[in-house]
Amino acid sequence: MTENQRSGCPINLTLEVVGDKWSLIIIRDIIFGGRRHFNELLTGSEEGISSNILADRLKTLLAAGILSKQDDPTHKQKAIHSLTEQGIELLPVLAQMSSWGRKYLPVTEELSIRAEILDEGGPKFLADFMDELREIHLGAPPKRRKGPAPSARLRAAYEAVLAKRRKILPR
Amino acid sequence: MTENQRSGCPINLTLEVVGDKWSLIIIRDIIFGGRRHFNELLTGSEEGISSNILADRLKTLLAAGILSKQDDPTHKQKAIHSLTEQGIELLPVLAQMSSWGRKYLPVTEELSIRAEILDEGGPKFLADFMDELREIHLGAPPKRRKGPAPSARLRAAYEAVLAKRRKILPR
DNA sequence: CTGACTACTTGCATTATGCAACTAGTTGTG
DNA sequence: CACAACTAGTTGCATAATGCAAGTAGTCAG
Repeated sequence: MTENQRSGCPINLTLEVVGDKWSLIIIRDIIFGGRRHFNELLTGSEEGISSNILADRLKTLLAAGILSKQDDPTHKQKAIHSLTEQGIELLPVLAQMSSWGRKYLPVTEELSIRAEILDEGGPKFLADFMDELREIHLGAPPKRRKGPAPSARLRAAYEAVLAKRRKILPR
Repeated sequence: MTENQRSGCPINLTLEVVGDKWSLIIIRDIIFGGRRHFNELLTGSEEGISSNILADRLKTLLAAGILSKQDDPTHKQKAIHSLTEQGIELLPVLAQMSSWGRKYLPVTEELSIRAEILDEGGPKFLADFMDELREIHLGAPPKRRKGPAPSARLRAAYEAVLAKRRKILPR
């Protein structure tokens, strides 16, 4: 474990922490998928991370202060992974990547609906979503909200696309 | 060259294109460092990319439509690398990473001054900078601007930090 | 008490990255 | 014209990262 840092540039340092193919996928699944346990992260997403990589990345993200880990009181072997404030503030990065990917890459409809909601909601929606994440992950006091929570809005939009799809392509 | 795509999620697809330790460093150097030639990209930055990786990434970014390449009329062996609109629109992603890195990672002052300007300038500065990049890389007609160009403002701020540093630590 | 589930680890194959040296052609200098 | 320096790479080889399948020790529900 040698201490080799390439430079003190903020973009470079950020890339050294999350600049790989999996770290931000994990953060994405925690933020948008509500996953908190190892197994949920392992089996929940389409990309299919392998268990050794997941274990390694969780360790790295923990060490970097992006995640925290606590025992699940309901099960002695389960651990609950939470975002720290630092982790929650990766949401704008994800949102920008999401927006760019949606615009320029061959995304599928059901998976890009979240990108659409994020785009349309703008900074206000992003801020509301981060507040909700602070409630969920940091135990912050709930804020007054008009209408459904941001996560619920994302989920509802996703379900709507799936429902539409089932009508068009039944079974 | 097998066609293996992990998923149609915009975040995932974006990571498949620029989710490595070098691609965004190259884009950063083109955007903020004004580098256009192979050698400038090779030797210009602190991180020290090696020539085979640089060649490979330029090829990938070209294929992805993020960069374009044209002959340099002044030198038969030089090629000029330009950003496409798609590449220019990676600026908001870089800006978010920059902002996050500046807030949470051990950045150096002279390299984080750009992050500070970007943060303070907000979306307006970003939009202006993207317009300037369109002029430089796409030959877009110049827009009316009050005050110095965004790139000039960034450069000036960087020089100012360097000058201050030289006073404190002479020689 | 058994079978499924928990969060991992281990071993091995494949792929990506990093380093140094090399190359074919080009250009500026004397 | 001769030559050194510069152009954008390539090549070969070592090391590091990733991916896959299988295994593990402890836990829990029926």
